[in-house]
Amino acid sequence: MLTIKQWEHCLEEMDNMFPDAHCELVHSNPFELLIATLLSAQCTDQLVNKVTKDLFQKYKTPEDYLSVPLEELQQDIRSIGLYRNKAKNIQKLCEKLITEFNGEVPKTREELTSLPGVGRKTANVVMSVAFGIPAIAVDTHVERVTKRLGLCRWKDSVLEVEETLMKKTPKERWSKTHHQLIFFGRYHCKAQNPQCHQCPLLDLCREGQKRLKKGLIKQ
DNA sequence: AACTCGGGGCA
DNA sequence: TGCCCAGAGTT
Repeated sequence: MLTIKQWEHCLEEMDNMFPDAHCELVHSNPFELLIATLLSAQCTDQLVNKVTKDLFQKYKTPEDYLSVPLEELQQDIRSIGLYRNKAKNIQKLCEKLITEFNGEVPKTREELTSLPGVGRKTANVVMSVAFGIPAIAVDTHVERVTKRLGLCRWKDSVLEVEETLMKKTPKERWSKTHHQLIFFGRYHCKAQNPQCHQCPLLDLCREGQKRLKKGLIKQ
């Protein structure tokens, strides 16, 4: 298992590789961040950005999303996978925002996850990015990277990964850490064809060393 | 813990 | 063509 010192070294190296990773997810308000994060389930960020560009021109408030028929909203996000459920969830979510939260995006995890389509990952992203509340969102990238490096065990649950990250990472870096791991996982420590050659973390990476012994890492 | 939703991107 | 992708809800 990685020591805290080694883990801090990992974060520094990732920061060097993707210095502006944390600037990527900037949204003008919590509501847009919530919608964008909800749309991002099981599809790439580039695709979401393509859709939200027009979407946020047309829909500004929860009321706007409820002012059109479900079919119209579904068509507006049709190029994203799972669009039927996502559109349905967005309208149900907007209705709940209006009736129970005065049209505002709530700030606690319990309230956020009570919204349709919002799970722990989405809630953590909104809390940390929109409101500056320390939280670490664990998605497939974060899970894969932390397990490959050896910070977490392969059998760990998503919640256990999150707990380990919170324990080993300085609190003031929590929200930044999420985006560092996302970028590192998305562009370098990829699910397929990880760039283990030319990886600054190869020496201390559990999976990397295993691959090295097996001769799987090409020059 | 496994299954399902799903169009677009990429090999 | 076939496979995978910034997850969440249901069983």
